[in-house]
Amino acid sequence: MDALAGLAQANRLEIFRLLVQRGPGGVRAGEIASTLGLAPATLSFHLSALRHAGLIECEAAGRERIYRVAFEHMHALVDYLTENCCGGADCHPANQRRSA
Amino acid sequence: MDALAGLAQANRLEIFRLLVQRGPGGVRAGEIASTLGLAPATLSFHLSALRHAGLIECEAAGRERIYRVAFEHMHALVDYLTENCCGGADCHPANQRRSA
DNA sequence: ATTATATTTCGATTATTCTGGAAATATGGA
DNA sequence: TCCATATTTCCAGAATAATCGAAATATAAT
Repeated sequence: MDALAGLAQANRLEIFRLLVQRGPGGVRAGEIASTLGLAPATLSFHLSALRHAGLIECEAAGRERIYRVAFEHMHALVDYLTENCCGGADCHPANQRRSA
Repeated sequence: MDALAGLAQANRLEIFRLLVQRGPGGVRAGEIASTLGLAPATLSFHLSALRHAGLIECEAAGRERIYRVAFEHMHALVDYLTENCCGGADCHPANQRRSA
């Protein structure tokens, strides 16, 4: 639920998608701010929300901080949404698409 | 983004998950209200949000209304989250899990 | 037609979240 | 040490969202 709330805000969703697209290398906070045009305090607020939601991780590198997606958690979220779909039985065909 | 905002609220997430678990048969508004203990006006507010987000659909049946998950849209949302992951290249292993 | 049931809309209040300036913290370089 | 840069925390105001009583709407039953 925190994860969904994390992504429910336009700025946070943009941050998250930027990080998803950049992959494991991550992105510096400052670069996120300039890319998305956010004030430092505002960015920090949202990064904090995403971090508490478990959706992103942070690594210190000197005086910079590098943020990246927590990929495992991202997939857990995706699975959560379809959990116990249709009570497990006689499931709608569309829901078979992803079964492992 | 509307879809994520739709699921970002505790009551709405519970509604959605109830509908996911019940599957294509759907659930009457009144039953949702009594199951989750929501006032009629509050439930209606949230159902409306979920409907505008495209996450659920509504079918009239006499004076009752039956809500069900919009399964196609649910899957589109799930795909959206991982779209263009890692810029398409040198993707983190965890993201291969679901590739069709 | 009248009454009962199911649900939505309206409206006002309350609660929560977002925003960004300014100050604080932390690191690096001269 | 002193100054510059990167980021966060603090705080207060602004914006948005949630809640629910009451009224409205729609259908069904008698």
